[in-house]
Amino acid sequence: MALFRDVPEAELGWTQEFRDAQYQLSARENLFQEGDTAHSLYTLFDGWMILFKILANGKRQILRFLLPGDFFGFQVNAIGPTGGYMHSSQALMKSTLCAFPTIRLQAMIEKQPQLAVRLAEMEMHDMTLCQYHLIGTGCKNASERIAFLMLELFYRVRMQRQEDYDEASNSIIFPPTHKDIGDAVGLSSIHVHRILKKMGSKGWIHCQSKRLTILDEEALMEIGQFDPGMILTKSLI
Amino acid sequence: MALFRDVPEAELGWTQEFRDAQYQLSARENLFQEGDTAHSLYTLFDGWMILFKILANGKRQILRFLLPGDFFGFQVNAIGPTGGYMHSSQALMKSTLCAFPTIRLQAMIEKQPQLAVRLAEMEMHDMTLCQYHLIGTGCKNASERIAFLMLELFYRVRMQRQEDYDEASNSIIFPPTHKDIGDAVGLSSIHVHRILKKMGSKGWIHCQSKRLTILDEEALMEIGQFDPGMILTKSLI
DNA sequence: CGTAAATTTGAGGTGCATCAATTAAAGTGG
DNA sequence: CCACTTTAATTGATGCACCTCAAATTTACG
Repeated sequence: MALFRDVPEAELGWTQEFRDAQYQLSARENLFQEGDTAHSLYTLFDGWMILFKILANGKRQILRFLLPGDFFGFQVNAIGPTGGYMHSSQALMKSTLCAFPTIRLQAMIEKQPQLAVRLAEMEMHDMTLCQYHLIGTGCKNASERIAFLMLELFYRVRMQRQEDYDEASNSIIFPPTHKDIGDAVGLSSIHVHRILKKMGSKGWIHCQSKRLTILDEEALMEIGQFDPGMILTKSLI
Repeated sequence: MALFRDVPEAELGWTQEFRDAQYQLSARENLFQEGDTAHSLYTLFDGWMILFKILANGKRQILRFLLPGDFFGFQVNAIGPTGGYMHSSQALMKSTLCAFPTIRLQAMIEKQPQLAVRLAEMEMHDMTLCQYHLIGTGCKNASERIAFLMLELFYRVRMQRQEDYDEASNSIIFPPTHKDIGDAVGLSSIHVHRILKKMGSKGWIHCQSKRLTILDEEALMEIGQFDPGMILTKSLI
């Protein structure tokens, strides 16, 4: 688990507990719902997930796509005014993840305070992505937002999950639907489809049957105003 | 400085240095620009500031409004792919702030690791706000976004800066222009004006000459889908 | 293999942007 | 404190990017 990268193995002492805390989710199954009390932190081992919030008007905002290796559910950020989670979580495909009780993390932080440094680093990485998404919905048009999102997810998969990346075709597994993409960047699924079609006809991408192929990375980076450097995790100390 | 809340006074040892590191900014003066190398962290003592990013197409996204007591410029989150700041900072009115060298913070974290806990807490608070803004630009219409922003800033001032809040009139100092509001919530200044006029005529708010009066908090909370609890800082341990 | 979900396409509508031009306010220097 | 200059607020007219509705087709999945 990325969070415990620098903690000595002996300090963890969870060899047995480890397997007990593994979960399996099928496609479109929810892990927790907005309002649920937060007892656990999670690391996604396998699959794709989303964190999202449903508004009173029925609209859904996807706050984060989770890829294998990603850490989430951290209490403070995740918890809203009511004391429960401020957002829901759902698997986009069959997924496996590992849970860790929040209360034990708190105890571990007191013993191993450098854990808090890792936590701050990870939180800042997420923050950077969140800001870039805000910039997208605030300032960019449909093509620009979609180009950015596709590249972001493409790079993240390629970086942290090489077995899901096919070098020959420059493609990755890509479970999000048009509706998912739209709810992430603030567009209707219909408009997402029209933009993807346009990008396909221009020979930039090929996005079909849960697979995304990047055909013209240059063009996409240009219009999406994307720089791979911005999704790299930076070190605090 | 909120960051050093729990650090023993003796550990800080900066009584003399303290005043040397104070800055004065006049209205619309920039503190740092996107791309500048990050040497310092800042706490805003007095005034209002914004953190923002200018895109290639000339549009500006305001990422954060800074009020007295707010901490910002923290390296990891602030730093983009190039190694410099990923955003610029500007004073909206005459402001005073205090700078603290990044390198010294890093040294202090190694000695006082609970500083990292505070850092993570503060980062998560900002993250929550950023997510709510993303939800706004992604899912809400003009009135809903503006109602939310006005309430957010109103509550933040009232909570952390009582001398800027006038209880008799239920109003606060409010330096942002229509353009600032628009660049924060993804609208043109012209449309912001039309919405504010509508809200004025409905007797919800009064927003003129750098002062914001909330006349119907209920109505604003309803349409903005705002809950005061969501801007409270939560504790990690 | 049957049913639900996602994609696809067209037509029509609208919320907000853009352009343009006037008035008011705020900042600046003498 | 006042003339001057700049910046912000204000208002109307026009346009378009994207949304919504609707219905057909394809794909996914138990």
